[in-house]
Amino acid sequence: MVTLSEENYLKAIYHLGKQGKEAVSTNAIAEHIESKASSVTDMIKKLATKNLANYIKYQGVSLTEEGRLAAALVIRKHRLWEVFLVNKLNFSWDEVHDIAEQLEHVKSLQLVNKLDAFLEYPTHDPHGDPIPDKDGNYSPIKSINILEIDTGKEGTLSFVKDSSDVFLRYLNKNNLALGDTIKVLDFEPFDNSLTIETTTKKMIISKEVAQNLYLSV
Amino acid sequence: MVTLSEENYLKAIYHLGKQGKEAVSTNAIAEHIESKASSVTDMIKKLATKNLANYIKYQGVSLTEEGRLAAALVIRKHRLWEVFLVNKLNFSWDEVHDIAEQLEHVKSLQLVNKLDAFLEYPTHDPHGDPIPDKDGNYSPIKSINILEIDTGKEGTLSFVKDSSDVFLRYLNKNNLALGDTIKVLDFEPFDNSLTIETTTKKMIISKEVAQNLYLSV
DNA sequence: AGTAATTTTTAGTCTTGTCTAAAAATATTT
DNA sequence: AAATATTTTTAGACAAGACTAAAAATTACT
Ligand SMILES: [Mn+2]
Ligand SMILES: [Mn+2]
Ligand SMILES: [Mn+2]
Ligand SMILES: [Mn+2]
Repeated sequence: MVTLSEENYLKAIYHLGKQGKEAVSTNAIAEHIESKASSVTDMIKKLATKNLANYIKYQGVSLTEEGRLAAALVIRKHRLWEVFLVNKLNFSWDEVHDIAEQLEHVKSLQLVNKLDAFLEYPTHDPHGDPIPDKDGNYSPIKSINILEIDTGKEGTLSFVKDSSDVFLRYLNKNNLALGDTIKVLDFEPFDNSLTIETTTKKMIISKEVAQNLYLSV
Repeated sequence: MVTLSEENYLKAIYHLGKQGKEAVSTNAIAEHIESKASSVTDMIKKLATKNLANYIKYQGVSLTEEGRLAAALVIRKHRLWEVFLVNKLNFSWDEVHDIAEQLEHVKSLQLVNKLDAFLEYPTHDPHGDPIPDKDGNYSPIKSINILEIDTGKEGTLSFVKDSSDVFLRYLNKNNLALGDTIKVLDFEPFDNSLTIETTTKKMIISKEVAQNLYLSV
């Protein structure tokens, strides 16, 4: 059995080291889950004895195949629940993360799969993050950062890297949502800001904002 | 903040003493939640200091108004999730309890209320149990046990007292479901069994079964 | 290479929730 | 009313998960 706390560590390792494949430092995990390095050491030892993680003292952790699958399942649940909350319960995309953090720990494979079917097998969550399938796989994101797009070209907003409520609310306020068509009008070298145009308006976005917007072209 | 464990104790006290209004014994709680009396004593002390329970040593526990409301909220969540699982995800009524035991602890008032709306404000869960409203109230059950019904009279199956999977599967096997019209044909004094008739068949049910079937007439 | 800074681990403590065994209180019999 | 049985509480221990402070290992710098 994988406990709630273990699941959170698995997720952290998964996210920090490319799907848990590369070694992650104790400190990085501690920072990510807002705990202390000593707590992390304790837990990764536990994950290692449970064969969920590969751990060599002082050399970081990565996930075993079993650990990777367990982590992907938690992420799958998290993202499916986010879809449910937004599409079925009419939550806004900036309100769902904390609730999904709780729902992702509910244990029932039948539940996940029935939820998946009920939602008609979504491939992405409300923030554009891909939803792993039952085997933990998903097709790599093909969207590119808006700063890589040539002036004059356009694309569809399909993924936001930062899905904190602060950033999402910035997007809400400025009427930017997933699925919007965005054209890059101008790049300003002085501060790396961009002038963009949507179907309804023209606006300037800062470098910080631009770094978090990904379009599919 | 009310922890998961506290919530389970609140529910137990609520269920064992008429909505937590009358005092419940330590042993009764221990048996109900499958733990030990000493653990119960510890927890009810904690509930008392948190003003959720009224506790006098050696004299059992009841719930304060605050405790009663907290318990009702957990039960509300449990039953709403059961409705969701059966009505939306197509689970069978004998499969939902354990999953609802997990979902009932998810903390978000917004979630409960949006779920309630999504389900179109159901008044009863898949086993006929009433769903408390936001204030913890529900109209008393007006259904009566099938053994109280006069021979020749009929009613609609609207509540099953035992909602263990074993019993529910017995009902499944015999094609008895909530909403079915059932007529009482005969009462057998020797073993208290009943001969009943549904729209599709005639059958004999034991006293044990009869005690758990409630009809509205 | 040798010292300093940083990271990681260990050692020991704490909280929550649980348990067993023993003591205390209450309830039931005789 | 005393003796016995049952229930409840207390005392002490344990596991999980987290923390602080100190020690050990690694990395960075001169
Ligand atoms: Mn999220
Ligand atoms: Mn997301
Ligand atoms: Mn139930
Ligand atoms: Mn129920």
